[in-house]
Amino acid sequence: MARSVKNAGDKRALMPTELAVSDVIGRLIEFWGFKRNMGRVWSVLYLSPDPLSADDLRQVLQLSSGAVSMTLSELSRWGVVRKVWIQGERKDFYAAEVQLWRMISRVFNERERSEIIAAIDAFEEALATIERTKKSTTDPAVRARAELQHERITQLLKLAKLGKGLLDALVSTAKIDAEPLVRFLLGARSEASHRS
Amino acid sequence: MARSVKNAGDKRALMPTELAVSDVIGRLIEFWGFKRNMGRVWSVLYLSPDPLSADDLRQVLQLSSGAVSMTLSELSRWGVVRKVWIQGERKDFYAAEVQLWRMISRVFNERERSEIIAAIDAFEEALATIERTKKSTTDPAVRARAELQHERITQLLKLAKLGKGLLDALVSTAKIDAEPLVRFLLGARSEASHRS
DNA sequence: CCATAGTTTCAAAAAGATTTGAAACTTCCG
DNA sequence: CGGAAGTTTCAAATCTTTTTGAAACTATGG
Repeated sequence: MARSVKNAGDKRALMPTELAVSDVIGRLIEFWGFKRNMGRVWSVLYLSPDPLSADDLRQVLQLSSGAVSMTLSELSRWGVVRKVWIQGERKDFYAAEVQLWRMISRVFNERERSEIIAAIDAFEEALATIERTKKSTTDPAVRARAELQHERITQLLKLAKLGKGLLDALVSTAKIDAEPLVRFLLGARSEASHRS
Repeated sequence: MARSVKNAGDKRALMPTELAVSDVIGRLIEFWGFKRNMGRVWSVLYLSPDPLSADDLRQVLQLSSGAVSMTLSELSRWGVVRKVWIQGERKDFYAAEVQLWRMISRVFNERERSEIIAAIDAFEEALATIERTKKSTTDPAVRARAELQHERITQLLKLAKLGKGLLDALVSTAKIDAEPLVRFLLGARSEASHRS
């Protein structure tokens, strides 16, 4: 065998299971706002017993080298894939983050959070503007409209804050243990259906 | 005044606040997988003291009539906008659903849910396939790989089920009262940070 | 029934996102 | 150094989604 020890696997095609899983995850991730290929690449790495090179991924997923490179660097930026050095190999190898919960909470924290904070700011800003209008107008129609909008935007703000609370809870729970959250949620559900 | 009583407002431009809010919501909604215009249209209706016609929306948001019609019918399908009959008017008028929580839980229930169920099915299917492989192979390398993948997919499945539990909880809580959930979440957060 | 106001549809255009492939760059080794 | 192996970049091509606008359709009042 002239082949390097490291290159143990060398299969160039996915098993049907891997294909199915990477497709489902690709779709999920896309739905969820990332590129489909990010999901596919991550899945393949996640299901691989050992790290893969960019070229392995290219072959297995039929992507161009450019796409692989971009996808991997994006995945790295999100911290869901790591570079791995394999001794004696010249290429870079990549492995998936396998701590699913940690991974997700990181993404939540960086992405959803900044969106929601922007929204909260905008709503608060809008409320302030409306209050100024209420004070400075003499026209009762304008005032009435301002009142209604104030009320409605307040609702939006409450909702946004609830969302933020939810994210905070998920993220900080992730650092400890997901179990209590799960138990509560399942509890809440059955309690609700009993009451109805 | 030759103008109809109904047409009380007749302003054709948005106030800066409305503009800001509809833009923020447009972005949020887009990020969240809908069309930006759905968010913008909904926001304008939500902040309007009385129902608006398709044409009002067209002018105020600078959209083509086709776009307004499509957006409104899409919003209706999601149940976040209602048609309102105004007596003596020929046009249709539209109003936003103002029960935010109900609205969101409906969307969650229809959209996220079906995605997650598809994923759960796929994972279960994949596990079954892998089990068959484990039983029928004699090759120890194949078996080892199957074992690893079984383990990993099991993790994915657990996560997906957790997600589903979360959705179920949100949806059923929405039918009753969001408060307990909120309180728990805020509680969970501070507990977590104390423990750390 | 006709004429009119309003709404919906849908093919084509525009905008936007993703992917490609080849060139530029980097690193490592003889 | 010189060059082979590998990686990154980026403008152009492709593919998707969204928007437009005009024509078809519907409902209403005269």
